[in-house]
Amino acid sequence: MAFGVTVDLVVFTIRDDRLCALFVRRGIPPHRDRWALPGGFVLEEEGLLDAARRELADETGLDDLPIHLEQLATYGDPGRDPRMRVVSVAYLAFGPELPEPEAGTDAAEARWRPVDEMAPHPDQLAFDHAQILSDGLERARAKLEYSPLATAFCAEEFTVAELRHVYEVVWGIELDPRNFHRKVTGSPGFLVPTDRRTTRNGGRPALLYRRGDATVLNPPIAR
Amino acid sequence: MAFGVTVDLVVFTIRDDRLCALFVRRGIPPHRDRWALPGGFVLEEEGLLDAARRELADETGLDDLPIHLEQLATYGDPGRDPRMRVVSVAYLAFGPELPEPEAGTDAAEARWRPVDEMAPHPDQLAFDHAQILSDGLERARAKLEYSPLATAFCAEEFTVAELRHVYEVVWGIELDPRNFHRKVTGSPGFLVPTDRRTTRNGGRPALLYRRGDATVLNPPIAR
DNA sequence: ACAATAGTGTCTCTCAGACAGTATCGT
DNA sequence: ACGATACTGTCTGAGAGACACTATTGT
Repeated sequence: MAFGVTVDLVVFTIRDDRLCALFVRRGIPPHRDRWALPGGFVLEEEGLLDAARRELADETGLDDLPIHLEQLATYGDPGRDPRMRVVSVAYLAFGPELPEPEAGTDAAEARWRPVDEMAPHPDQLAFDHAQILSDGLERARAKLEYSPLATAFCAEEFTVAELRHVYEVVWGIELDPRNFHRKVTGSPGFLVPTDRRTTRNGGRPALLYRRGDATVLNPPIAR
Repeated sequence: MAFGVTVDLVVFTIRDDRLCALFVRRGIPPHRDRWALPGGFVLEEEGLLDAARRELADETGLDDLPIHLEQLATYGDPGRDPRMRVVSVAYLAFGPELPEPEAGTDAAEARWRPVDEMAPHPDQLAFDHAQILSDGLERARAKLEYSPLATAFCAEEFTVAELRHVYEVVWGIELDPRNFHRKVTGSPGFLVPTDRRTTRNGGRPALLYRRGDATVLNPPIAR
């Protein structure tokens, strides 16, 4: 009845118009040289969320990232780790375009990889991490609809077009810019307009917004 | 780095027009004589879901219940159990009107209690079980909207009115019987009509339905 | 006959999607 | 001037809510 407890992280970001997740190449057995989700053991006096935060800071090399972290699910099949009985609490993280990660202590290599390159090849991933990735992806896609989660992929201040880009990349579809604009600006508490504009995407200057304090979108953003 | 791992269960059913959950009164310290969610330690070679099923069968005294079980969340704050470091994986269960439970092995008493009696008094519950109950309630209410979960509260065959009653009890509001009827019978894959009718609720005989194979309701049932 | 519940039809209002049209920048 | 993007207005069709109306039972 003594279990090891780990946290594993599905860290999503958007790079070059693609949804990417953070992976490490394992430097030690088991599954040596295969890709895995970043993670590690929970310490004796450490909460689960604290452990997730610590691992995230470790792997990205940055300390105070503007990152949304939430619990995804827990995986504990006997035999999922051949060394011992391990229960893994998976966390889901979202951030704006993040820097290339530093290689961690026991990882040979850490890199952003597009999820549409990894998800179709579950056998390239260590342990049950393909399942965790798949669950994380499904959760992320669903939460875009009814929560302001998409703003977690954006910088502090962002335009409506940048927000729309998040939806388009994560869902893999195109959205009508005009209807999208009406929908998100009309959703109470979703977006707070600033008094600044930007032309960084070309064309007419676009108003910059910040995330509002809404936790749920009503009505949802239809897919 | 050796953790105890338990499963805790939030088991919902509907009794006497009220949403009830299963509680046990603790017969041993800590939190002796307080109410707790049923649960127990995961065994050495046992999967998490298997452990939840086993505990559920234990506590209800029945073996092959028509019960929906899904993982809720995992709770692992240091100090949540004063005896040792314990990580608890909570599961959410739903069943039709279930029999009064047998007292389990190490529980002094097991009973159905209406959640609106328990939720407002978090201090009457052991450990962090008030939080778990609250999370389970929120999840259940949300899932009624967009999943066929409500059918898990009904018997194998049920009427539209019985299904509506589930929504009304869990959400604590009244719904228009006519619009509800149109909505659920028009939701593809939600309900499969049988060729039988019942008058058990009085009035004109109502057609009996079974759950369909839909896993998601589109459009959702509005609250 | 009457009460009670099941189920259908209809109206109205709102909202989502399609898309025309206008505004304001860089080049 | 022209291309590009931002934003607004308008039309239409689908669906939600309100509620009248009909159907079929038990008493």
